[in-house]
Amino acid sequence: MTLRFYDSATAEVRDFVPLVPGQATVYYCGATVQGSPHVGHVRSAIVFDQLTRWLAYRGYETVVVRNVTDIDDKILAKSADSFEPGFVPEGTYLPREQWFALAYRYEQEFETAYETLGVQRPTYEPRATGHITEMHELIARLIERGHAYPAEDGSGDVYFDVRSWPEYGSLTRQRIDDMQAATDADPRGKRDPRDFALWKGYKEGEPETASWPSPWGRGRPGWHLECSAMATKYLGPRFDIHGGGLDLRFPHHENELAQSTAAGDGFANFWMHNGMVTFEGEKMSKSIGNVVSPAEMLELASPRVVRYYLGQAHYRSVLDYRPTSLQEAAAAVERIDGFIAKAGAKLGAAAGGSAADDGARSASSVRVPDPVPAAFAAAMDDDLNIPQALAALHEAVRRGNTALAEAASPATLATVRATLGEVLAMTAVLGLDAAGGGSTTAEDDAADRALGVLVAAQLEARAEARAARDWAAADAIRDRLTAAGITVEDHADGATWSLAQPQITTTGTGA
RNA sequence: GGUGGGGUGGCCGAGAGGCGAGGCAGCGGCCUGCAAAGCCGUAUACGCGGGUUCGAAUCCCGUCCCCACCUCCA
Repeated sequence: MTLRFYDSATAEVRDFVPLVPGQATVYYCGATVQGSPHVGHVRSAIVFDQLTRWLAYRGYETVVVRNVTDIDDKILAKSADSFEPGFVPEGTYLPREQWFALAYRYEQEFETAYETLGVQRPTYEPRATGHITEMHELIARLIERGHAYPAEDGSGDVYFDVRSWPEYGSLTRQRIDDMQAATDADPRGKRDPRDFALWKGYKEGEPETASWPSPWGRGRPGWHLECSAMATKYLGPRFDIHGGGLDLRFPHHENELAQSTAAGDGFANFWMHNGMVTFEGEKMSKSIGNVVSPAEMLELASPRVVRYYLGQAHYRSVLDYRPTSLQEAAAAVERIDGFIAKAGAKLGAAAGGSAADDGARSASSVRVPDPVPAAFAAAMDDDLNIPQALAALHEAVRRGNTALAEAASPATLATVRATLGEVLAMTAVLGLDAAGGGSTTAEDDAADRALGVLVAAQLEARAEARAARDWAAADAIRDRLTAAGITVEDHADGATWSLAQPQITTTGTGA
């Protein structure tokens, strides 16, 4: 089966045919770093991370570019606010913070969130402020072709002329005349209220650091332009996939498409948009104040669980967050991890290893990429049908558990080994393995070893008590371990233990 | 007003003309000294009203409701 994706521009699922055989070039919109990330931003990154991983699994040499828009009206406004005499810091904002410092600080917050949740780093992550020259070149081309003009009011702004481009609106299939006029539309020097700024002339009072010389006077870039300039610089005038959140479709992506194609570039072959994250049915957004930050979710569940939760729905669906969401995700992840741990222990024991943990470790460090099951692959090929792919994953876990329950024989061990390989391959493609960073310190390792020895001693004592049919003593030991957050499971060939997942009890939004 | 996306069993969430995806929760059973975990089994599900068809959650007509975008937004 061939890879197929839903293309927002044509509103249909189409076969993915890369422009260059064997290669895939992807640009997806990252953050405008004007504040802390919320889980909606991270969902988007996870979606395109899944796409990237799948393209790579399918053998494409992928080049992924994700922008950082580090200058815009809001960044400047937030910074300006912070210097006001009566400024009271709100949320994560700080007093007296220069715009570039603010942008950089939030950029790093985004990076941390991406890193923790296992979003692979893009091939390159360009910043808008580093591409002013490229933007100037693009503006010049547009003016030359009659699709942009310097403002007629002497403001130093340069606008894109939407009426000069008959295809304007094609991405969202809207006609200019049907568009509702913005309530705060400031006509200024525009020929049409829908014309948008490519370049914004410097205004008195703005920081000089936020302005650059240009053929049209000092100023700064308008929103939209940076993506066109950077996508074409790093991926070429024509590339395979452009992605981003559904709310970026208009005006951001529409404007990108207009300015790039009007300048003569082919631009994106596919447009892919991920659905929004809602909070109990309402779109999560800063203006409503119902945002949940990655940090808040990570207080409630492990990175692996958060990654699973944010990545479990079909990417085009709305993902609704409610208090029980993470609990359900945690149960599913525990089921998967339970199998991985038990299968690893079984194989480790069969291979002559002693500690169950060693088995699990060696199993998870298997680096030879096993193939994923056909059903999983077919689901992913079909417009990244993650929910169906997860069904294949759970089906494999069940198969593996069944084999684990059978008496150890070469045949069942082979089944366990094969199934474990499949499960690990699937979790790797889903990016679950990467979540959490996995950076343990030597101190952690020492603590792990110490804990292992102590628990092993307890389990040994319990085994003796059980052998003597002293159930009270055996249960007392188990109760003590349970109280310490250690779950004990008995099996035919002995007991195993694991650290219980932290209980998810909080239900607040933290908005 | 324009443009899109939806309404699926207690919950989440796929599917898109014909074996009731999958997960969570529940119930029954197996396993267990008891548990836990696991396995097996278990549901007159497809907003409403018509129609097409041998057969519709899936197609057609009508109708109600929800959401997103058209302003900054992942």
